[in-house]
Amino acid sequence: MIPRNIINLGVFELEKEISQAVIRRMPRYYRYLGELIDAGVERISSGDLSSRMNVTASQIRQDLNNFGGFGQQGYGYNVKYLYEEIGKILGLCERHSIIILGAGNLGQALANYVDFEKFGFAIIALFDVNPDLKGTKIRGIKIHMLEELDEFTRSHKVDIAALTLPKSKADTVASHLVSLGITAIWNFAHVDLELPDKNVIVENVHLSDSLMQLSYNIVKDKPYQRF
Amino acid sequence: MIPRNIINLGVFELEKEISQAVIRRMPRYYRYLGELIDAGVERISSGDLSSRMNVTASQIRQDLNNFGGFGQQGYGYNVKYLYEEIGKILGLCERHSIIILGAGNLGQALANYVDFEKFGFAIIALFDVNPDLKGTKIRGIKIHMLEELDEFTRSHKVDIAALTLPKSKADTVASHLVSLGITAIWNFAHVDLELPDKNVIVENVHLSDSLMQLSYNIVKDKPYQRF
DNA sequence: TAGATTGTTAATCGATTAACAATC
DNA sequence: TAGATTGTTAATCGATTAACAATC
Repeated sequence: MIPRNIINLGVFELEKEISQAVIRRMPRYYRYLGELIDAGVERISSGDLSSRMNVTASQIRQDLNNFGGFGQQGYGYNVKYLYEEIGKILGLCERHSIIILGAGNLGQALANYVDFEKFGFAIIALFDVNPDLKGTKIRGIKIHMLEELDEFTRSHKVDIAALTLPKSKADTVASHLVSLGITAIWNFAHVDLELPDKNVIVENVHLSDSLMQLSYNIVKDKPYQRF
Repeated sequence: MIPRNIINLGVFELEKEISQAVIRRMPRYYRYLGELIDAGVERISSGDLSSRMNVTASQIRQDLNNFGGFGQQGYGYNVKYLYEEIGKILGLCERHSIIILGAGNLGQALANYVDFEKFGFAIIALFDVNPDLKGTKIRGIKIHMLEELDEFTRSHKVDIAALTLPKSKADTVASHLVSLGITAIWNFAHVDLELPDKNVIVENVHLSDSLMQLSYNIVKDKPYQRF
């Protein structure tokens, strides 16, 4: 039983903070390995994987070795084993319950997204202020009124709160969630949350930012009038 | 009239490829500057902005100076001017038309998202294979059948195609879009697209990857059974 | 054993931060 | 002018790539 970012160096255990650059790539490895399993591939070398994924073999080996030696010299990696180990590293073997704050289009879209369950994420409730939605269900998941939130968090274990509400309400709701003991927020609101507790984990999905990046890449070579 | 990633060095013009790390930060600057405008702030120094944004003042100045000198010694930056210049850099002054492929929950959520218009992005049509949706409108935007796509692209200028469809269909549709002359894809499908043309600009929004990153940060300090 | 491929160290490259002269 | 703050160069830090000994 060792924490997943502690590398055992014989007698010593050295805690290493793994860079977010590495973490960002792990789900992608996981995805490709899943596809290899579906394709019936049993083993793969870092070289093979690197040409499929357009990254260097060096990077793959370095990334994986942050967490341990999962391969075997002269053989490569067992696809299924590596897939499972990355799953464990990413916490996909544990069940994570999610509540969605804001049952608008995006909130409902997330609630309808079945694939999350495959990875251990279960959406257990939505919340909104719109009384028309009261009692409505999305794929069997109930939409509650926001005032029921406190009671709900007392009676249910909530691991993640997804924020799919207007940015004007995001900060207030987020702070309230933190006061209720929520420690992880998946933020779709178009703001950087300002939270009372620095230990809360926030993962942002800023769709407008993403679209602007796309836009930049479209226009970058076109001339523009600066002055 | 100079391309936005060309720095004028007196006699010479040196084309510089600006790193994606910088580009990723530009929309965030833009967002904060927008908030400053709303708050009535007229000028700001890199130092002030850095403490608000939790980045170093050095980084802000370096980032901006990739595109030009927008500030003034002893004064700082004019908020409104800088906001507008970053908008130009990101291509937000030009109109970008978007079509959405896949009118499921996520596609409809995007179509309903009004804020994109503020930045010059206009969603002009959705496409789906589900005949029940034929002729339906989302916020006045018509849902077409997929077989009308070719005709539509011939009669309309399409700058961006958003892919909000199952991953099984993503590659086929994407390749077809490229063959129709689409050069920019905003991909929400849970795959890395394999496109015939390497010049096509792809911006990925992999929600599962994002959720897995969040999950990693939740579980990273917990022990786990590796073997 | 010979060949293949890892795990890991060393070298390189790029991005971030610090420092400061230029200048408003 | 004095103070403030930029633009930019130099120093540092971290991430990526290359190389190769270890080993299956």
